Amino acid sequence: MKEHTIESCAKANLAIRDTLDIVGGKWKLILISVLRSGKKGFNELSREAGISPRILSKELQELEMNGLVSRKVCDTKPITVQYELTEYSHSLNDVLVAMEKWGYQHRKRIVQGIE
Amino acid sequence: MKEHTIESCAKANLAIRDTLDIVGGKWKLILISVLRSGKKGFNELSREAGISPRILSKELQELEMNGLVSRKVCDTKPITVQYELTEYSHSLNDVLVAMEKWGYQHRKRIVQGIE
DNA sequence: GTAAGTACTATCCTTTTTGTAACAGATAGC
DNA sequence: GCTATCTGTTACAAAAAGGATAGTACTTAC
Repeated sequence: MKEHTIESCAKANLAIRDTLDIVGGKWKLILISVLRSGKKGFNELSREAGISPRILSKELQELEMNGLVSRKVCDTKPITVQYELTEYSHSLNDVLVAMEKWGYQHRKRIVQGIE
Repeated sequence: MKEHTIESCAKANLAIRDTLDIVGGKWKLILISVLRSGKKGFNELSREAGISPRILSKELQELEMNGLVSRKVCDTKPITVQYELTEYSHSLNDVLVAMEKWGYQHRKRIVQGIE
């Protein structure tokens, strides 16, 4: 498990690239993170994530294509749409938790370094 | 721990953003992943990661500024430079491992889905 | 002096991403 | 009819990122 053969490294690098292909970019992980607190409407997501509708629409389509987010149209007064994390998206939990922890620790480190 | 208050969610989202600020983008995590197999020279990194020298130079500077990579000039025949992960960069291990696992599983899932 | 290797930097250009603003279709309230 | 809300889309523009190609500087080898 601790061996660093050429093959195992190439495999690891490929896996990282694969992951970045799906959830890389500026918004994907942020959207998923925001959606972890529950289903959200389009404008709601736009506000909470601070993302313009144009980009949001594109990002949500890509997330949906990759099976990470589901889109449900609700038959309400003004028609509304609910975006929600899929079961499969939970497989990203480790990634998200690790990034949350790191970001939190890193910020602490930076702040302490300044003071 | 399982509460989803407004504050805890905002905190989590901020942490994700912080992490992305440091290791987001197309190359940072790939470079770190490549460097996990040991120190590398500039051209070596360029070849292994498939990144052009111009971008590589910029990315390495940013990684160095954030304390994730160290740069050592070696007094060899033709002068060489060794790039190496810092101690602090190991704090990203959980993130990298989680992403490696996910990328690997996701690829398996996709391949199976096609066959 | 010529070629080759290392580590970049500079220049130019293309692609991708992101943002802004406006607009469309549907429905409800006034 | 006018306005407002919700969900997007479209058109246009700006910015960021990325790639290709050379070129610089230094050193060793021939």
